[in-house]
Amino acid sequence: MNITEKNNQIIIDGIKDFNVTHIFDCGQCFRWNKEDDGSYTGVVKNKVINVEQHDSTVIFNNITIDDYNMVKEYFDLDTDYAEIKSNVNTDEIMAEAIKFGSGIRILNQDEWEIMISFMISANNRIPMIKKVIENLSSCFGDYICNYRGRDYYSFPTAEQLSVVSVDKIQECKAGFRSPRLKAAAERFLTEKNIIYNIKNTSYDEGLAYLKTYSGIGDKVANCILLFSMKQFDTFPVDVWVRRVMQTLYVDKNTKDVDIQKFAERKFGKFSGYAQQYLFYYAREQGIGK
DNA sequence: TCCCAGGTCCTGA
DNA sequence: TCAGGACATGGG
Repeated sequence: MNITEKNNQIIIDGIKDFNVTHIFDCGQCFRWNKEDDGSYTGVVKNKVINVEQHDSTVIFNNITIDDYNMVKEYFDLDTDYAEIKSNVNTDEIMAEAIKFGSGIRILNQDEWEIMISFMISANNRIPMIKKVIENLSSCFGDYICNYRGRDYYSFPTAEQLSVVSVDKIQECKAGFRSPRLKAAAERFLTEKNIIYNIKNTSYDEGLAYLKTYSGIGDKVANCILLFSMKQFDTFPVDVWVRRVMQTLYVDKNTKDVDIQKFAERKFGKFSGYAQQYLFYYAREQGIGK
């Protein structure tokens, strides 16, 4: 991997196991959008970043080399995905799923943003989840800049979200989840140290704590653990994963908890990665639909 | 019109 | 413990 800097961009040559479409369309993040030229633009913390890829060359636009550590952490560049794939590749189905989403990486996203984002995901569709998050950001977050003709805003902080009314949150189309979001914001203010420390605690402890929030059940808690707290031994089961598992691995009426147990026994500490390959494969191929 | 979406919560048995 | 319904919103 060779890293160079030009005017307001970081260029990485010889990158492996990295595909912008796989990364941004596999359902783990909601703030990245495809541009007409095939690149993706998104917001990370208070930066607007554009990512374009030409084979094994990836260009991060609108940031400088000072942000390289942030990019490296966010895009999980220090992790060896070849090793992950060889561990997850346990049968023909997984081989196919890995081939299909070969460039997936699990991003290291912010705990607070992921908590709120996946609370919004409950009984919702991905385009709608993205819309609600953009509404919340433009209404309550900070203006960052205009990039390629579009205005960008940071994800609202817990402070910002805690002081607005439930009605205002509902105006962002969060629906019945609105009071839960406000309550979570208020609670987060006094418990943020606990939340940011979950990545250092056990899976069981983190899961139990997260589920004490109204609006966070098993599925959402596991997504928060996987996508922002480095707990990779979890296998969140949603409608898509349920379908693909019931179609390809287990009996048709297997319950979600049992699907999760089955997968976590099968994939061990790589369960989260396996789940992402399967989710992307199932959703793009419409398996079980 | 009805059904459903990266579910969770509440209720009644 | 556990099935069943409610819940905002919008697209198909």
